[in-house]
Amino acid sequence: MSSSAPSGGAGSGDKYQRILDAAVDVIAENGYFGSPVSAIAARAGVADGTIYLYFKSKDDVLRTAIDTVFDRFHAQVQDKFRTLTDPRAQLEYIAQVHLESHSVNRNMAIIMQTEMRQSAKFIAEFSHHHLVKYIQLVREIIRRGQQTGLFRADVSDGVVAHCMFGAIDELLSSAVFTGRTYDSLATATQVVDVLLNGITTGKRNV
Amino acid sequence: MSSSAPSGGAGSGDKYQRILDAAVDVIAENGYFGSPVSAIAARAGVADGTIYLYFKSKDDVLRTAIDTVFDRFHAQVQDKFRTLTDPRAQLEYIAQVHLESHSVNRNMAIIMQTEMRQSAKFIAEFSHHHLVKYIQLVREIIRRGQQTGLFRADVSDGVVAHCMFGAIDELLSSAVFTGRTYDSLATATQVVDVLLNGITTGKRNV
Amino acid sequence: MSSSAPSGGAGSGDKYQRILDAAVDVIAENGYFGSPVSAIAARAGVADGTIYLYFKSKDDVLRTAIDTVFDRFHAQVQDKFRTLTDPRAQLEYIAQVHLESHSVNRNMAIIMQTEMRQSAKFIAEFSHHHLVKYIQLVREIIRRGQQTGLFRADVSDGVVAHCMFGAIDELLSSAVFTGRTYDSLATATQVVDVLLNGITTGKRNV
Amino acid sequence: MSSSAPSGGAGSGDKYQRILDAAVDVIAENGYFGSPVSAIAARAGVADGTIYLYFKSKDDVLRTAIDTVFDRFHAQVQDKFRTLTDPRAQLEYIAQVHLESHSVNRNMAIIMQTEMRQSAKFIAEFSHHHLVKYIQLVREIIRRGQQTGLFRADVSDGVVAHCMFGAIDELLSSAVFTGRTYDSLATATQVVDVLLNGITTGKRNV
DNA sequence: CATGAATGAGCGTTCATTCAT
DNA sequence: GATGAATGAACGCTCATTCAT
Repeated sequence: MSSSAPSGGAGSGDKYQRILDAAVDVIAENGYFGSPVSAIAARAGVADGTIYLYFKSKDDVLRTAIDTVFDRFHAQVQDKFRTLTDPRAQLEYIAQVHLESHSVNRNMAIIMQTEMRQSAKFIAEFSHHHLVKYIQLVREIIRRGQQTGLFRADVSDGVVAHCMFGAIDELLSSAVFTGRTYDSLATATQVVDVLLNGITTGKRNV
Repeated sequence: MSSSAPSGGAGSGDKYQRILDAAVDVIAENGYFGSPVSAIAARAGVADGTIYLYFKSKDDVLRTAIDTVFDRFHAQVQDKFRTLTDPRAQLEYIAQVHLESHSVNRNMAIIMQTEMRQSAKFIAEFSHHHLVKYIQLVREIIRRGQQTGLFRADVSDGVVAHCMFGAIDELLSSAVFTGRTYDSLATATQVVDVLLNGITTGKRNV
Repeated sequence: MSSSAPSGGAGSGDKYQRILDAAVDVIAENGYFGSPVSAIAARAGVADGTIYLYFKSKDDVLRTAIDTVFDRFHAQVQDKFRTLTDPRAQLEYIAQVHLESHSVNRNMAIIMQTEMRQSAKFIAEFSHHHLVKYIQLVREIIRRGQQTGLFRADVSDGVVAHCMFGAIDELLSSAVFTGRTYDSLATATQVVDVLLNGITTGKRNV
Repeated sequence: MSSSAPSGGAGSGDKYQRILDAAVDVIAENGYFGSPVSAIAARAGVADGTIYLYFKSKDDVLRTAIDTVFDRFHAQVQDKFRTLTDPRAQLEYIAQVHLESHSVNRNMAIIMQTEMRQSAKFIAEFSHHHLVKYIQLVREIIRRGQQTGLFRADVSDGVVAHCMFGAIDELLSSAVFTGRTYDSLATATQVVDVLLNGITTGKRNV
């Protein structure tokens, strides 16, 4: 992790998290460039300078917040996949966790849909890294399904992985910006159903 | 439209478009916040102040550029659909035009993938409007396909529409960020194939 | 020169000089690090940002002010030396011009005695350059005097040059900081007299 | 002295000196304004706050360090002059000690040549006091030499004193800035030779 | 219409100093 | 005494916007 707390003390490490939370909230509301450090500090209830005791720069705060979410996501998935090995079930699990991020922390989800796609150099670079890791994860599942004959081998695993990520992300995005809510498990099931079976009528493999 | 060309004069209406083009190029290169109005003016070959004769603000320039693209897209689609009425063909056409935007104007595509997704506020107030219109378009096609029995009726048209938009947009996005290029017609065919038929092996409706 | 005026207009080029003068005055009074750009701008009667239309940075202002003085000094000396060729007379002329700088612009003289000796990287580098050029000038005069047998050859021209510069500079420095004033021609004559003839009693070459 | 050691305790009075030494080293390296108190504290191996137990302010640390050097210089000279009474020898001794300061503590010499000459205000109030004392010392020697007929009486003792101080200081300064080293005794001899005998050829008093 | 010099609010960041522990 | 986390004022600099020409 690229940031550091001044100490490991009991009641003080508190500020580190408060700053991260404040940053997510303020940035979700006003955008990265519309959020002065002073606003983040105020929301966190600390002085401006205090931010720099815990983070190297304004963008380090945002980066750290996003990194944390992705790290948790990958840890959670890795953990689950130790017992969940069916490719279809794995895809469904990923879809569900991805969609759940909305309810876990709506502001964080907003940031994922907005700031992470900014072209500002520092954001673009590390965002791309996270995305690639996610796509790799899905591609491997697809490939394994293709090898075992579960999935068609005549479509590119890359295209499918991007389709799946894009589909889920767009649903999430729409929910985030309209303020609508949904049942993430049910939606995940639907998305994966469409992905696996298509939308055309006719015989399908349930 | 929120901006106005001062007149239809010969060499002057020219500036309006030059500013828009310059803005797209400069912003695609450096991001909205990394692009001073002076840089856009320089690229357009006009004085800084001139921009304010044609647009209300820096924001207005970008907004107008984006509006224009969506207006063209919808006009183009509407025109085509007068003769192209098969839902599957219509979906394929939309996918293709969407994917083609990359080669039509790469910088504009970059902007769509990045600057259009600024802060939640901006999106809510402006960008989302365009996406909703796009989604509506697809939903109607889906619904018509469902009514004619061509598409399954047991999946939400909204979910399917978002899946399709998301899938295509993500492919486009990936191409934009990696700098890769692709055959938009072939890719469109693949995406729609996945969407229509799914990725599971078994009997399919070609 | 490392700075640029926005235009060559008549009444506007005025600001360039006003900023330089204000900077010299403010910095002489409070030191470079004790002089916010805003103070310089205020003294010059312009907005803070205006400074950056004429100079690249705060230190560019100081650098330019100092460069200008040295450029003038060398031009003046070079001009004079076309007709003044006697080494002793040349040394006396340099001493006099150097000492006169006090009355030409006291604040500039203060800056020479203070800011130019700061170790702050950007100052140190270009200050050293100017000093070296001055010393070279004197060394060459000394060397020529030694070759023609006018000056002793058993003392290093470098040591003598530094002695002369140091002696004059210290007199100037003292006058600047005590606020005392002096007759620069008379003082120059004295210094060069000491340098040429020493202070010991005994036969001297007048 | 404007600062105070908290006590004469064994391991603690130690910190006072460590802070002074650290300050000299760090400031010589990075300049006064490039040296945060935290950097000085780190170099001294104490906490930031500890500095304020021994000194009133950052400024006070530097001032104290400089004061100490001058106090030592005057004590050393005074001591020597009890047995060394010849004006020429005295001048030579002063020149030598002054020039030696380079090798005694190079970083302190750097500070004398740079940070000691801050803003006009600082100089006027603090540094100038030390220079005046030095100049007085030399003036008295010169005056005594003039009274005993050893030195010419037709040049101002003040001018000569400033010349001598300036000459030496400039040589030292040059050595500091170029990083060159020299034999301080030999150089002192040369400087005093020039001062006493001048550089013009002709009969001289050895 | 067009210009571009001028403005000044606003930004990210640093750092001397304080004070609860 | 000693610590170092916390403060917040202050800084250099940028840039969207205006307006006299």
